[in-house]
Formats: sequence, C-alpha cells, structure tokens
Amino acid sequence: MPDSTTTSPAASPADAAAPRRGRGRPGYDQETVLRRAIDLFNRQGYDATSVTDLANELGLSKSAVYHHVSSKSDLLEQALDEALDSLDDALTAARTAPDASAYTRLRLAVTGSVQTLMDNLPAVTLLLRVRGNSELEEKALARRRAIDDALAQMVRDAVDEGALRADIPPELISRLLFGQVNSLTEWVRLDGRYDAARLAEAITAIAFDGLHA
Amino acid sequence: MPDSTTTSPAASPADAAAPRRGRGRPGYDQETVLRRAIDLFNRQGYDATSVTDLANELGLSKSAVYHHVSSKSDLLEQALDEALDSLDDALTAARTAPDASAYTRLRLAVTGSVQTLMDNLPAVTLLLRVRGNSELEEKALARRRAIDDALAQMVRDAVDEGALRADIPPELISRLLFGQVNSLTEWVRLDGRYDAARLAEAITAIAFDGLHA
DNA sequence: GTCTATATCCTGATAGAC
DNA sequence: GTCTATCAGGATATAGAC
Repeated sequence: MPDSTTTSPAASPADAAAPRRGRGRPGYDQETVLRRAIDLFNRQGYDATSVTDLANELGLSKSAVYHHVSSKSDLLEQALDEALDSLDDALTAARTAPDASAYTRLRLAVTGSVQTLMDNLPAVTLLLRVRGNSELEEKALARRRAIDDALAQMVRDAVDEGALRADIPPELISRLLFGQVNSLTEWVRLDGRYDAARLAEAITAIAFDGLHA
Repeated sequence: MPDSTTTSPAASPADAAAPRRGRGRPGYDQETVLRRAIDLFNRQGYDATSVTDLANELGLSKSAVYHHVSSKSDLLEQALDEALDSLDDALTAARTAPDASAYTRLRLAVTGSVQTLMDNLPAVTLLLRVRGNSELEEKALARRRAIDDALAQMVRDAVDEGALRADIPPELISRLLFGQVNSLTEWVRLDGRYDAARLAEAITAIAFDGLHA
C-alpha cells in the first residue's frame, strides 16, 4: 500500500535528499514522510493531526513513524523552514534586480511570490496558517513578519517613485496586494488548471491595471 | 480576576442576550463566555485550545465552564452560524439591490462583505480558518461554498454586462477579489486605525481602478 | 525498519458537594 | 455558579524484541 518506491515529485532543494537504495526493505525515506505529513497537516490542521493519523496515512504503526522522524514538531519545522527559505530567495531576487525601477522590482516580487507559492504550495500553505502556538511557530512568524516588512518597503519605494497611487497608505496597499497573493493557498490546486505564470499575470493585471473593462 | 461585570462590547444581535441581573453572584453570561472562547480560538486555533485553556482564560475551573456551555464544539457552532448568517444577509442585500446594474451589485457585495467582516471580525475569522475537520465544520464549509458560488455568479454577471475585463476568467476574478477581502482577517485590528468604510474604499479602488498612479 | 507493549500525561465530559 | 474528584479515551513518546 505505501507508495514507497516513488520519490517526492517536488523534492525540497535543501539537504540533498537521501539517495534511494536499490536493495533492502523499501520502507520510507524521510523526504516522503515529510511530504505526506505536510499534506495531512494541511488537510486536517497541524494540531488536529496526531502521529497516529500520520501512521495510518503511511500504513505504519505509530512507533515506526518515530523511527523516521524525531518528533511531530520537527516535521513542522522542516516544512516552515522550506517555505521561509524559498520566500526569502524570491524576495532577495526581486530586491536585487539590476537596473530596475522600484515599480519593476515590486512586480518582480509579486510574480516571484506567486511562483514560489505554487512551487512550494504545501509548505507555504502550512506557513500561512501558523498562529504562533509554540516557540517554533513564534520564530516562523517572526521571519514572516520580516518578509512582510520588506515587501511593504518595496511598495513604499514604488509609491515614492510616483509609479503607484498615493491616495492609499503604502502599508495598506502592501497588505491587500500580498493578501491577494496569499489567498491562493485557500483554493488553488496543482492540477494544471492554472499555472503560476497565468496566476501571476492575472494578479498583476488586476492589481496594477484594475478590473474595469 | 474575571472581568464579569462588563458585558461584551460587541454583543451579537442574535438571541437577545440574557439580561444582566443586578443582584446575586455575577459570574459569566453565555454571551461573554462565547466571545472569550472565540478570541481564544482565534489566538491559538480551535483544535489547539482545550477547555482547560478556556477555563484559565475565564479564571474558572473546567467544570464551571461546562455549566455555561454544553460542549466545546457548541461554541464553535454558534460562532460559525453567526458568521455565516451575517455574510448571507450582506450577500442577499447586494443581490436584491433595486435598479442596480450587475456591476453596482458586485461593488455592493464587496463593500458589504468588508463591512460584515469588520462587524463580526472574530466569528468571521474563525469561519475562514475552518478546515472541515468534523460534521459541523463540513456543514459550515458547504454553506461557505454556496456563498462563494453566489459571489462568483455576480462577477460573471458583471463581466457579461461588459463592465469588467473579459480576458480573465470570472471564476478567477472572484477568487482573487474576495481573497483580497478575506485576507483582512489576517491582520486587521479593531483599534480604529482602519474602519470598514475606509478599507472597503481602498479595496474597491485597487480592485476596480488599479494601483497605477 | 517495523513491531508490540508500555509510560505518562492531557483530553472532553460528568457527578455531586457546597 | 463554582468547586473537587473522577472517568474513559487518546495524546506524544520510549523500550526493546524480531
């Protein structure tokens, strides 16, 4: 029953994944356990998901799960780090774009955020639902706030440059603009109906040019 | 320690609240317990909040809480019903606006949603975080889907009318537009910094006219 | 790598005294 | 209206056999 021979289709770029051995009992590798855990956390909520639930999902006993992972919160930590690292990367790329106006950098930040969100949808979805319920979650929220602050600064720069309307506070523009981006996690599916490029295009079109015909 | 003499500042319009008696042991009324519970659910997450947590928040024992409320899920149900009923009302008002174009009705739906969200912020916040983890939550999600479908239809009507751009699928417009509205629950505070009218104005300005200067 | 069995604690909920 | 005491079940996590 366990789909142990297929590696995760969207493996994290972090920690070069443990090589699949060609012999011996297949079992699970840590990466697969992590992917299944993240999916389950997103379906049921992290707190509502017990290690028993994860064991059932994997077709293992609870103790066998603890062979693969040191704790439930460790799975959460790996997922949140993956999401935050990839968002950091996207943001840094947008901020350091050469020969770009503040307006262009902001557009890059939006499209880059959408792309990152879609590339790491499960982990980012989990991140956006964290409520600061433990030390671990508090730290993740702090990193998220830093990212949000940097995005707000990019909006401010674009307003100062004269590219964006000045009748709405930049902080509010930033909240609403990236609220729209983040709301993707509430409904988007990786079934090919909408790809990242198409979504980024729609969001930038609506946000910058408006909905009017 | 319990702040039992002050009534909830934003009492629900539902079930005429139990009248505060002027004599006898003050204690809590059900409405206050509900408000404090919703706040706690929003801070920690519903599943992560135990009845013991709620008891501590109220300065009561766990059993005393059960004197006021029949179960933890009953508190959730009341909150979700409040949120869904108020959203239904706002939506119906927008849909049945007399002598209005589809475009005008859509704008009414947006401003009405923002107003409702701000008027019932804790309950609506809780609603938007429900993941379908029980029969109760599934039913709430079904009602939410019906509301989302109605909103999508309003967008479709406005596109058909020629008021909105037709190069983006109406379903996508609807998701992004109301994703922006719903993202308010992630950061907005009832501290008077932004009121509902101002937020609705900013959202409709950005969404319909765009961010360009 | 997976299992059974177990330890320890906390969960939602109830009974009954004051 | 609040309390202490208690219940049955489930939580995370560990020990040790195979």
